[in-house]
Amino acid sequence: MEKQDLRKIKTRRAIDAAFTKLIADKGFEAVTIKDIAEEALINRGTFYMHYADKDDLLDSYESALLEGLYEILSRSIEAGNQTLSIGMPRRIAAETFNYIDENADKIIALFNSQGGSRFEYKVRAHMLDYYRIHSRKLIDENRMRVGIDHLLSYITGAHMGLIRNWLGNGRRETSEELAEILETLTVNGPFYAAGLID
Amino acid sequence: MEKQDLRKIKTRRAIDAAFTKLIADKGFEAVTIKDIAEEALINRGTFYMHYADKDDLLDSYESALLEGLYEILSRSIEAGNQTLSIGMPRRIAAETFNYIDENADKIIALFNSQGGSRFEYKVRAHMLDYYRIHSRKLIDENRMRVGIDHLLSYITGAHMGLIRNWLGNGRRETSEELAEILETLTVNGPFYAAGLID
DNA sequence: TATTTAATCAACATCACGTCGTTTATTTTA
DNA sequence: TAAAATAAACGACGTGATGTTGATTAAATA
Repeated sequence: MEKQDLRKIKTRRAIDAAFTKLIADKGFEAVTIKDIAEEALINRGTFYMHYADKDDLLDSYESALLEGLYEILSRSIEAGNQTLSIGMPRRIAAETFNYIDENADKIIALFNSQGGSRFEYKVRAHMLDYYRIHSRKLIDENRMRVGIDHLLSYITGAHMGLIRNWLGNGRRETSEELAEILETLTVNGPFYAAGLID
Repeated sequence: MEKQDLRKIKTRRAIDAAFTKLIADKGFEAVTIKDIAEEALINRGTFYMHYADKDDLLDSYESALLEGLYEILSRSIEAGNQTLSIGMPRRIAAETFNYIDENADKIIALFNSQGGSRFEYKVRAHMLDYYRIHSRKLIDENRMRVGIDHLLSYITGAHMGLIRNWLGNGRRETSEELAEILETLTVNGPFYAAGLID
């Protein structure tokens, strides 16, 4: 890691803080560079010394968070043994939820940027990739009752929905509780979880 | 229905066509009023005689499509008997998918407006409302194994994911086939659908 | 302390926005 | 068919955000 000028670090932090606040207030689209500069107490021109534009700034946010997610997944996979133990997905889920919880302010800001968010899209794509790769090891294609794409898009969407709800409701459950809920829904299915079948 | 000036109809159609094309090309956010005017071969000022701004135009799109969805749901519910017949949700799903299929060009344009889309957000909210109301009739709260919010957000996200995937892959399955897939996944659960349990 | 380097400041051209008043063309109605 | 109504075109305007540039000031590093 290279040595960084203190001023650089300071303004970068100021920009980040301002951006997080503003994006939470009025959504990504509505935030202007001028807003950020004013909130961060820097000159507008200074912004352009650090980021090319608004999207570039958002990219840096997203990249950092996605990298964090990647790291958790690879760590979890290395730690667990490679065969499908019933507890493994649940442990991975719990660790992921922990990470989300720790970075909740930024993630919520990104999620809520004017309704649907492009960050959510990227996270979903990330999850989809991950599941696509690892499902090969676990699933026997001949035994599948629906196509792999249908399965993965269903699961991915479901998980995103659960997380979105969790974030939107103040994260009342612990990561472990949420992981258990997710397991019930995914392993036994929504109908079972609803008590409609036994 | 009031008599409409032909000129009014004509330019409205031109705006709509231009908008659909442009939104598919570069996404909602990137489209400017100037773009629309040029594509529609109208004066820029004329646009403002019909819509207040870009969002207003998008709203009109969304409203029309959402109204269509509402109609299907209410029609389906009236037609079927009120008790939970096992075939009813599947029939409703198939009819919904039919509607989506018929309006696919517009819906795809709205879904793909720069990654995550606000239209998707509205559709999800619409689904959530619907499920919340009708789940009360079907589900015995005492028998539930997860909270209602978790269940509904999971299901809603899952359905959206499946539909998104279907739209993104050229709608290879018929509405009936997709409804069957959805049923398998939701009633028996993703693990069963993946062949991991029997 | 001297030298780099970041940040400030002011100014600039560009572009999309939304609005307005006027003129032209088309549709409706009387 | 002529007159009245209305939609669209046209051109111009002020506004506000954008991204850039050059000169100056301030701070950090070696």
